[in-house]
Amino acid sequence: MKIDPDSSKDLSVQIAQAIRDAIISGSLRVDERLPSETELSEHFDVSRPTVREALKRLAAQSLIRTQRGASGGAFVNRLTFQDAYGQQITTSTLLLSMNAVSFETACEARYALERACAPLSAQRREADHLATMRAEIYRQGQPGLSDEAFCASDVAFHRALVDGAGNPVLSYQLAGAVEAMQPSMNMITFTARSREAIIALHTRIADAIEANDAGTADSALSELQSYTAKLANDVIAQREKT
Amino acid sequence: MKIDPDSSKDLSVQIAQAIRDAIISGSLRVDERLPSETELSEHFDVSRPTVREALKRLAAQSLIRTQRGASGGAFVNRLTFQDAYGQQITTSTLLLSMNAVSFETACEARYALERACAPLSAQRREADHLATMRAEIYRQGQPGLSDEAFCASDVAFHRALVDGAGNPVLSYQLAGAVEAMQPSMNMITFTARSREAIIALHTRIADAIEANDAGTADSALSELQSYTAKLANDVIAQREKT
DNA sequence: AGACTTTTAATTGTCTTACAATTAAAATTG
DNA sequence: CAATTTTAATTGTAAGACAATTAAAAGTCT
Repeated sequence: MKIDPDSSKDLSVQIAQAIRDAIISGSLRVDERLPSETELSEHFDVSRPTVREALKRLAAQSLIRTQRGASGGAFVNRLTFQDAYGQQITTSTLLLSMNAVSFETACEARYALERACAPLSAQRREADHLATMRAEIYRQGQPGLSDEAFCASDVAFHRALVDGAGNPVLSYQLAGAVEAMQPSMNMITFTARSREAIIALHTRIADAIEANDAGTADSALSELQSYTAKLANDVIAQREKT
Repeated sequence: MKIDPDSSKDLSVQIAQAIRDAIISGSLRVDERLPSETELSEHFDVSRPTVREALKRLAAQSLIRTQRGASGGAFVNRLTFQDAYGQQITTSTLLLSMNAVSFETACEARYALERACAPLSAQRREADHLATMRAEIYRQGQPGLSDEAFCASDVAFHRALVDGAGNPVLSYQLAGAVEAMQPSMNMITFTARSREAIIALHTRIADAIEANDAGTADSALSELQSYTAKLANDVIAQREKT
């Protein structure tokens, strides 16, 4: 584990990269303890604060965790799906908000991915996935529900649909696409009538998933995509008018 | 922008979170300069090294960039698709390698997502996407190509397919799924015969995309998925025998 | 001997101070 | 006015100290 003495990059970047490489290549294994900060600073011939900056970079990516105390130190972290979800969502959300991605583009991506899950979900969904979907549909029909709460429930519904595919890698990939849409979705005002339409489509999707009917689920998702895009367009048109 | 004085978390974590929140909420805009490290340390009432650790955490997520010199400082970074790709790939690769995700699961996820792109790609692909696909197919047929190079070309082919959909959000989401498979794919030894079969399928896909024929592209991808899974299974079976 | 308490040592977290490197802007000079 | 030099602001790095935490070791009491 060495660093390039001729590099123009900051030392803490180089050290972080060296350790990251060691983790990715497997020469540092999960739960293995890294040398102490003092040892690392001697090894790389830098000061302890510099080593610490490097370690913080790695901690920010959930690559290591640190523990204080006698037998403490920095340990290689097992990246959990949960951690990865979180990072995906943060990154996706920022990416969309900072790059002026149109609602249509984000929406298309999201539904394309969801439709990829639907056939698998129709085949493998378990009772609890269906139960969650039904519960969220019920919640969406409650009067007095705020637009934010309606959106949140929408996300939960779609997550259950995706999780029904029983493929954690798919769930992880989709988490970003679905959750990152939420800020854009929150612009939309959901009238009673549009909620009704969405709930009807959700019900059709849930029914299809329950009946192992991939085709119907797909077409319902397709309609939902068009309808959502239309709602967003109306909001945009309304804004431009005023 | 404040931090909780009663929190049990490390100060640098709290400060990073406070700044992150300010960026996500939009109260710090892209390219806006943060206060200097000295000012931040006074504002949060902590030392400069602690502030620096917080800033390094944010830099690791590409949320800020720093510049030395008179009018330097830390600036809110515009998260580019390029940056996001990189993070996605690192995270996905580690996730798969650290969680003993089966080849089958990862493969299923990858092809499910790719098949979601295929119809869009068949509709919108441009000349350069087709050119890249054809070029990679040609490369894959070259004798003396190493297995790693064959895999890399395979990735490039599939990226061109995905990019053909003309949706950067989809491309970003798929980057992780496709590239993270590479380490697993590298286990596979591609014989002359298996390469031939893969190239034939790639050609069928490219032809279908060129002909705007989503259906054929989908079925070819489906076959490719089965074939890839079969190759992997053979490798695993072979290993268990010895 | 065994259970409980205290001490110790290792380690990370934080602070302080200082200096080096870099860079844009201001001041100086020809 | 252009080129050069100086200056000041800012991040990067270093060194050393102390606080907080924690597991293990040592000690103590029953």
